[in-house]
Parts: sequence; C-alpha cells; structure tokens
Amino acid sequence: MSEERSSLNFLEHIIEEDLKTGYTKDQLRFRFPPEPNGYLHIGHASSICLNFGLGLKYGAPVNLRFDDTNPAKEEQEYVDAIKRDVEWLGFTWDTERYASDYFQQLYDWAVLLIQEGKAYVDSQSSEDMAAQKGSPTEAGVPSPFRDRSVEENLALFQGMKEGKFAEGTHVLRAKIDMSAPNMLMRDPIMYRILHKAHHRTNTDWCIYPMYDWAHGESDYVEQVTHSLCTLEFLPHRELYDWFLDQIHDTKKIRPKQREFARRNLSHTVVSKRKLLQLVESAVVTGWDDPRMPTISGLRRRGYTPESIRNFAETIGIAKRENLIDVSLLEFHVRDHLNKIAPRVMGVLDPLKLVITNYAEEEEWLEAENNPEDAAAGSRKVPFSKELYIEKADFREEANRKFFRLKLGGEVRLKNGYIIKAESCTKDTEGNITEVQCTYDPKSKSGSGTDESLRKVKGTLHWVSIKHALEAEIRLYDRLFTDESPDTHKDKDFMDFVNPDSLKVITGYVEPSLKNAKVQDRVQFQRLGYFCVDPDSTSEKLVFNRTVGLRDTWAKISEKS
RNA sequence: UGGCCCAUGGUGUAAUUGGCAACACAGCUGGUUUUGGUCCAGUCGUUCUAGGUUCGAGUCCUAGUGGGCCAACCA
Repeated sequence: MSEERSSLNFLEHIIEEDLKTGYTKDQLRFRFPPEPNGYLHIGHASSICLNFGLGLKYGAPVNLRFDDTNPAKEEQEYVDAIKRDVEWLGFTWDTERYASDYFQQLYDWAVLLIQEGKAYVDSQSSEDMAAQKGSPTEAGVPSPFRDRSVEENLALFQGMKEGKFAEGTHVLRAKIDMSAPNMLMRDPIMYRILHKAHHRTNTDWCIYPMYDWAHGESDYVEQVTHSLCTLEFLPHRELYDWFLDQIHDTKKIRPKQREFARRNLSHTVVSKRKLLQLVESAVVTGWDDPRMPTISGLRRRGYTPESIRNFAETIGIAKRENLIDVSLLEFHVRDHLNKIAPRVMGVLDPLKLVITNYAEEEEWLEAENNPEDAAAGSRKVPFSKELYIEKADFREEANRKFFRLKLGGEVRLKNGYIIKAESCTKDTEGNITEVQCTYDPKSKSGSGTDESLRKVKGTLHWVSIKHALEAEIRLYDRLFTDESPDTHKDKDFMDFVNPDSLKVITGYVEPSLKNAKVQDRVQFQRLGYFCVDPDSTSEKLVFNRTVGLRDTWAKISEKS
C-alpha cells in the first residue's frame, strides 16, 4: 500500500524514510491517546483519522490509550463516550490501554532515576518553584532541595507513595538543567501528590505521574513507533527524548514524537473549557446538541462517519496554521448523503394549494426513492385535491428567472401532475392564504402520454394535507457569527454566539415517514438533508436539518 | 526582549526530494435533469520580501517581514 504513488503528507514521508533506514513495516505501531476528561470533538476526529488511517495504510496496529494521569479531571463516563465515538467513526483499535496500567512500571523507573541521581524530591510550594523557574529570557535558579542525598530522596519518594504527606508538600522532579533555554527542561515535575480516587486504580495510588513522564514511557511500553501529537507539544519533544534516554534498551523500539498543526474549523470553538461554557450557560442543550462540534453532536445532527472521514482525508495534515471553512465539512456530508439518503417530500413553510378540477378522492403516486441509487426502489405517496406547497414557491407575478409557480404559470408537482395557477386568496393584511389551480389529468408522471412528457421549467415538492404528518423541524445555523470566534483579543467568544442558530418550526411530511426511526437520514427534496432526532416519539416526529441542499436559486435571488 | 516552529490561489493540501506548480472545495459560464439538487464540460486564480548558490529554486543558503508556541503540582 505504501507503494501507492498518491502524494504523501509530511508524516508519511517521515515514516517512509524510517522504513528505509530503520524500522521494518511490521514494527510500525501508532496510538490515539485521549485524556478521558471530556467529549471528543471534530479536532480529535481528524487526529483519530490520522492515526487510524496510518494504521490502515501500513497495516499497523493502533492502540487506544487513555492518558489518565490526573484523577481530578477524569471519569469513566468519558472513557465510555470516547470508545463509543471512535467506534462510531468506524475504527478498530488493536488494544485498549491506559497510562494507569503503567503506574507501577513508571514508579519503578522513577526510583531508578533517583538512584542514578537524576531525580529529586522538592519540598517547596508551587509558588516558590515557579519563581525559581526563571523566564524564557532568564535562567532559573536551583531549588534548595536539589542536592538531597539519594537515600533521603528515596525515603521521601516512598513516603509520598505511601500517603504520608499532604497534597502540595512534595513533588518528584527530574534533575536536568535549570538554565536550559527550553523551560520544560528546567527540572520538570514528574510526580505530584493527589489524594484522590482514580476511576481505575481507585485509591491504590496517591502520587500521579505528570504528562511528560507518563506519555513517552507509555509509548515505549507499548512499543509505539510514531507518537503523533499537536504542535504545541513540540517543546516537549526534548523532554520526551530525555526521559526515553534514561530507560531505553537499545534492543527495543524507541518511539518518536512528531508534531502536526491542529485543524481549526471556522465558526466554531473546540476547547473543552469553552464547550463546557456553552453547555453550562445553556446556549446549547448539552454536549450532543446538534450545533456542537463534538462527535456526539455531529452524530445527532445527522453527519455520517464516512463524511467525517472523507473530510479529514481531504483537509490533510501539515505544520502550518490553518482555518478550514465549515462549508468543506458540509460539502462532505452532502456528498455522502446524496448517495445514500432516501428522497421524501416535506413542506416546512406551508401554503394551501387547491386543485379545483381534481375530482378524485385521492390517489397514490409512484415516487422514486433515490435517483442516485436504482436499488433504492420506489414508494407510494398520496395525492389529493388539497395540498401544501412552500410559500416561497408561489408568487402572484415574477420575472422569467422565477421557475416556480405564478398566476397563469405552470409547474409540475413532483411525481404528480402539471398544474396551472389560476387565482389566489389573501387575508386582510394581504398575505396569500390559498392558491387555486387546475391540473392536466393526462400529465401524470410516468404515464408516458405526450402530456406527461411536456417540459415545464419548475418542479415543486408538496404534501397532501389530509395525509400529511405534522413534525417538529429543527433548523440549525452556525453557532457563531464570526469565523474565528475565540481569536479576538478584545472580545469574548460568547459575544459572537449566533442568536438564530436554532429555529424550531412545524412542518408537514409525507406519511411514509410514519415509522421513521431515530437517526434515519432522508433528503427532503429541494430542501436539504434531515435526520430523526432522539427526541422523536411515536406521536410526534422530530427532525434535525443536517445541512441544506446547495442553493443556486438563493444566490440568484440575492443578486436581484 | 531568549529559544523553537511555520509561510504555496479565497480556503485546505500536493509537487516524483533541485527539473513544465497540481488536486479538492469555493467562485464564475454553459449543458443535462420531473429536486434551481446530482452529474458533465469549461473558466478564474498561487510559491511572503530581498539577496545568494545553480544550466535550472516553491524546494538549498543568508537576511528581513509576518504568524504561532514556550515560564500549570493540566494534558
């Protein structure tokens, strides 16, 4: 597969290079390492697609590893949600791992470092330590505890482990270089005391390793070859390598950390703090609100795993700053849903249409389920004298660019007949309340008559009033009015919340939808893609608009 | 103000590693269409600046400019 001549991203170039000079293909191994402290979002999705995609490309295993080194923030609930989301995206991990699986090993290695004089227990306050750290332009100063004896360090560290000390009284630090230009190398903390129960190890431990100490060593334990993370971890690489130097057995794989730029999506925020703020301030209804950029939100909105994977693949991966327009994500849902979503008819903004010369009680017309997919078959939709059409599809008069219904003009009712608008009635305020029309009985769709073959410029969707199902329709728009809401120095991202990001309306849909199930996805013809929300009941259908159809008419009418 | 990373059409990403700057989206034209959808065809438009090396530079070197990251007992 790696012989494919399709272009490679910079990480694939690195891997190809490593394959030539070092590793064999069957040694390759990747990992996706979330911290179980929140819900996964679209940014994680591209990291998941990157790591698991590499696994698929090279036939290499990919571990799902939970970076659970901070019991203050992590919960089992998040572990479960993360697993569900990764699975939903369509990926299978090789083994499920936890940094907490390695607490004992990490402890043993830490003891080794102490014995070698490469780590020491510091007993200062965090404020004092911060003050000694220096700044990017000034060197730090050594802690007064830096030269404790190995014996004392060993005894204290053991005491820390045994719970003899309160939180904040001691930490274990690596003894590296207090004047290193890289601040992370100025005697970084390896362990802190936390008297908190951990969702997996419970109270077995009261000292917990810091990210830098745990991450690289976990990669090493798992023999991950390429440990990929976002660019803000670049300064950590030096420390990652230093920690590996201390324990690396040259007969084993030495993991490499490499960094890529996180993908930024326009009109959204992804930081956990900000997403939480949206939830807590009730701007959205929860982590899975269809407007949220979380995987669970996208799922509820009606996005398909394929569309997200395709999106991740087209945006690619690189090292530069980026802001990807959400419309690209929308393109990919449309692209996929166009192929798989059954077509149905629903009217969201109804206007009554009466066919004055229609004499039948009702009839059931044949309707194609999906013109993109012959195997999708067809269904019957009821037709009768009184229908709903969209308000926007009728005007008393209009210019030639308006293909829809106008007085004296003709259109085809999708799957039905050609009609001609004869008159309309209005209320006291001048709003059109009903349109009267006549139909050509010989023009029935699919009948093969000359009349049925006639071309008319417009085709409208419709529903038969007496057969229609009432449904709640939730129309979503971007959550933020600004394309990059959290990058303004003078304004808070909450200032850009779009007040119209949700509109709830009542619509009328064809009766074939009666038994639609939660998560079913359909195209309301000429309107967009919709899916059945979990709030739906047998009494009342609830649809989410996933995304509208591409709308050329909106552009034309905007111009004039 | 120290160290490090980055810079290619409107957006995102490529460029066989120094050899004709391409792909997707968006835009615009037209065609097909019982969805103003889809599909098809065409079109628009790009290497931050200044030097240097070279027969040849998006790619290498130097300087500049612009953007980003780094001082949590977070990850």
